[in-house]
Amino acid sequence: MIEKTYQPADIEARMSVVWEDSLAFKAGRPDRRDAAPFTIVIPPPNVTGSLHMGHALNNTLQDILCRFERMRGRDVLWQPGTDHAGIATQMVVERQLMERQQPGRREMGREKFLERVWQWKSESGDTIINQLKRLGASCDWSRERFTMDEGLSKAVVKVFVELHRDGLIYKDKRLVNWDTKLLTAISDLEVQQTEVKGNLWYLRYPIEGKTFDPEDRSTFIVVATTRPETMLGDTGVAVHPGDERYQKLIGKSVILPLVGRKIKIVADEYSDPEKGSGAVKVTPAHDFNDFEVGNRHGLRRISVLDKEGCLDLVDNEDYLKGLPEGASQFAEEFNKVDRFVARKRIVERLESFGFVERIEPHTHMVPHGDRSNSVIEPYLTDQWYVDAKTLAKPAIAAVRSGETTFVPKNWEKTYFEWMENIQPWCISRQLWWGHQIPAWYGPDGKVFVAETEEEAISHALGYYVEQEVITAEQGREMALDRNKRDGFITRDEDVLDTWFSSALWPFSTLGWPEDAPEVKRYYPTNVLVTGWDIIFFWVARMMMMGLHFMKEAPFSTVYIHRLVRDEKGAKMSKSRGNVIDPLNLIDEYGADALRFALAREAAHTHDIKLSSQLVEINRNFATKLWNSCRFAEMNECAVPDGFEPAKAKEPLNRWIAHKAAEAAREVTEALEAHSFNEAASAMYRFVLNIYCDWYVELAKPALLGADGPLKGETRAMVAWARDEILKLLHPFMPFITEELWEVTAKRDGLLALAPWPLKPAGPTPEQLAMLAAAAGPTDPLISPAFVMPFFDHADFSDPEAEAEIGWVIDLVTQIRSVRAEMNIPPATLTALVLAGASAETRERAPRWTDVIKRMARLSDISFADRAPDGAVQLLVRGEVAALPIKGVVDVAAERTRLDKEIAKADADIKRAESKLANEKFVANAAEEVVEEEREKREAALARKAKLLEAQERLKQVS
RNA sequence: GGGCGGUUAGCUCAGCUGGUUAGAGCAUCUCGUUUACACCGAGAGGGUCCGCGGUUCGAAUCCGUGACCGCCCA
Repeated sequence: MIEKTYQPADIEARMSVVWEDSLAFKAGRPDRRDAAPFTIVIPPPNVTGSLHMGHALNNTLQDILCRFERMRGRDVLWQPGTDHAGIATQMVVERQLMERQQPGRREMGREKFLERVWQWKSESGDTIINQLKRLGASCDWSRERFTMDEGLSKAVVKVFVELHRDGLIYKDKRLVNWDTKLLTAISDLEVQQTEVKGNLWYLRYPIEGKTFDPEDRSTFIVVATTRPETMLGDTGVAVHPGDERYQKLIGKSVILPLVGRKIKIVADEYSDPEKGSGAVKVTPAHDFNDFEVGNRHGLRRISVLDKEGCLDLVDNEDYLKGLPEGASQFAEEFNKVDRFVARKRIVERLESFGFVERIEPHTHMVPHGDRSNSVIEPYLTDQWYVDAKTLAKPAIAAVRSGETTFVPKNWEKTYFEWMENIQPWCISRQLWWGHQIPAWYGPDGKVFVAETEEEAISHALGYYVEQEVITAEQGREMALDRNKRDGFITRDEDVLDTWFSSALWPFSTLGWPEDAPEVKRYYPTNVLVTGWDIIFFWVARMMMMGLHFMKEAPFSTVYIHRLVRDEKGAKMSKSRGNVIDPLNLIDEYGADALRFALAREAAHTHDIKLSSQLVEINRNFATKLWNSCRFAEMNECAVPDGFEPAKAKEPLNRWIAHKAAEAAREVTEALEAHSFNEAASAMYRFVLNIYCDWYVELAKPALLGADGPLKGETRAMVAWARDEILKLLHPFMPFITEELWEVTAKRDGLLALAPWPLKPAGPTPEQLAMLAAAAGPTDPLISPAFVMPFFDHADFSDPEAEAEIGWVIDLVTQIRSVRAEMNIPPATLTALVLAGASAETRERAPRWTDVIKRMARLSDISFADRAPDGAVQLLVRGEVAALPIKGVVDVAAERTRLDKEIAKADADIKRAESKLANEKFVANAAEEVVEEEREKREAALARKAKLLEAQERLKQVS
């Protein structure tokens, strides 16, 4: 029994349990042993996060594909899991400590702090998994992984060690993006350039050997800068080699104001003569471009800031080197002053000596950390890097060759653009939460990279014995006795960028580096579904790592979807307060409604503007479906054993069979092309506009009528079509369809595992060969459709049924329209006279008398040679249908209506004729297009003739 | 500055490799309780397909150009 009202919450809670208990989503089910695998790895959400609208869209799309392919007989693995999200999670826990006024991370120490993070993970780590389940995600939950679990950590270490061995990971001292708040390096991608209103300061640097005079321009050179405080670290001034103004100065030196350092004027193309004064100060230790300039000219790098972004001058040997007397006094005065305070004070000091020429307001881009939102400092440190340039090559080639394709294809351009200009990837982070870098340092700082500490120590001891730092005897002792080597080597404190471990996700989750059968079976994966915002962060890096370690690209298709925005199109953000919580929508309208809304909006080009109203509309659709199933139930509709829709006799039933097959084809093709919106819209239209509006209505007389073949077949077909709908809708609306599947008939199994209406066109020869090679004993009885070439392209097409039902629909529609137009109240039943009907119509009409009377509010249907006088005359598929409505018809109004119709017919005739009169059209256009045009003309001419006749008769009345 | 996307009904959007009478939902208006469903049904109105030029027998669709909006990278 179907409940009277559709209550998503009840159904969804129950179905989650049913699916869970039945292990329906488990990969490698025995009955699918011989089926082709279909794999998707989930973009792992942050373990301590909670479901937002982006997740809802992303996972809905993945689930649609997984459920679709599962029904098509594939062995589906949707690999779930979560990401440890280094910085984000560490920040959350640190904030929590602060709020609770507990000791901070540094006071706690690394070990204690990490314990604390794990504890937080265990408390809140299930939240998002449970939320994904509420959305209906059909992941194989038994395989859930976490980027920091044992297996994945092993993969991380192995990858690090191997890349290091191959020279693809190395340590380097260069400028990094330094977050002075989080006290860690971050990668280029984690830096957001934000427009900031600042100033351009024009500073006067006195030329060596001349007495500085603010009034005398020959005694100084003007440099423009947005960051005056970094001048303390200047080691050069650059001018453009072609800049005539400065030709004479190239090679000379200036004396750095306040500091007294003598620095050179160099010629470098980096300096833009159009910008500022055309001369720039060069601070290699605090600016990425200056770093390059410095390299080209052998300039010193002097770092004048500390980790927190304060001036670091006292005891700074680099800074103090070569400075005149009195420099230390200045150093002490400014030491440990914050960079922004220092900016102000240094400018003041420069001004007081006349070193500031002028100050211009200047808007420019300033780098900010995407997590801390503090200003990022280019900072000179030792960090670990991945040689991304080398790894990118195969990753570029794989997309070029089509081994991996992006959908939509335009994203490939973005991908290439970035990959071809890729910079070394800084992977070390000065954090605690993450995979600690497997590198150890000996007493002299030499690095030993190894998978374990044991291995590292053995390398180290071997090395130092050879170098005669320790004796062979000492080496042996230390190898045997842990206590003796305590402190001999120390591990690198840093951890890896979170994205380092996510880059391995498509194979690490399958069990790599162990020799797991899943790796062989499910790698490479089929589709990756993700938003465009993480193409660089994640997709590109998975491509690099996958190709390097597995020799195959990790996925054949990358489907990029758009972002979900609020109803006005603004990006959802906490600060804007416009965040829509998907769980609230699920609570109110059901997960199915939310999913269907997202699927229908998931077109390629636009971001999705989501409103609760949108979800409501789709909830209404679900209710409609629900009620249509109740209708079938009330009429005792059921599919008898052995029922074959193709053998239906009744035109109506043949018609719906055809329409259902057509819908199945549309949905299938759309899903194969990842056109989620088309697939969902096709179902929306089929269910509402075909099944509910017409089929069910037209079937009513048969269902309510006397028992017999007509009623029997109709009952069977109503149920059959309903089942087709449930199957086709299942990927989109899994809960309601599974529920209805269960309660509407006795079933062999879950809908989630039921066969898809349209069978795949059979395996390709390659797939057959692959399956044969995979061998293993196969039981033909349990072989899924996939293995047996099975071409099911039957569409039950039946032009006669199409014509007949089409006629009924047109007739009813037109009568309704004219009745509404003429304000005939529904209570007034009118008669219908089919005038001069063809033999076909005379034969057809009696079969539909009941239906037409019901739907068009008629009292009677009769035939006549010609329409009665004073009747409203409609043209239905070329024949006259007259409604004699004495006294009701407003003759003038009817005349106007006919005039309008005639004008329309005239326009059609004219359009067709002008085309046909065009010789070029007839000569160039495709034959069927020309033929179509001829038919249009004929039809319009016939229509006009009938309308003129009708008008003639109307004249006789008046 | 380089690149990408968009501009179609009041609103949100479909419209694919040129040929449709340019569609849908919402909103608006009219009508309605007929054996599923008011979370419903029937009907109606509503368009310079951003502008200009070109290709073509034919352009919302292809090309060029301009305007405006959004995003990414410097």
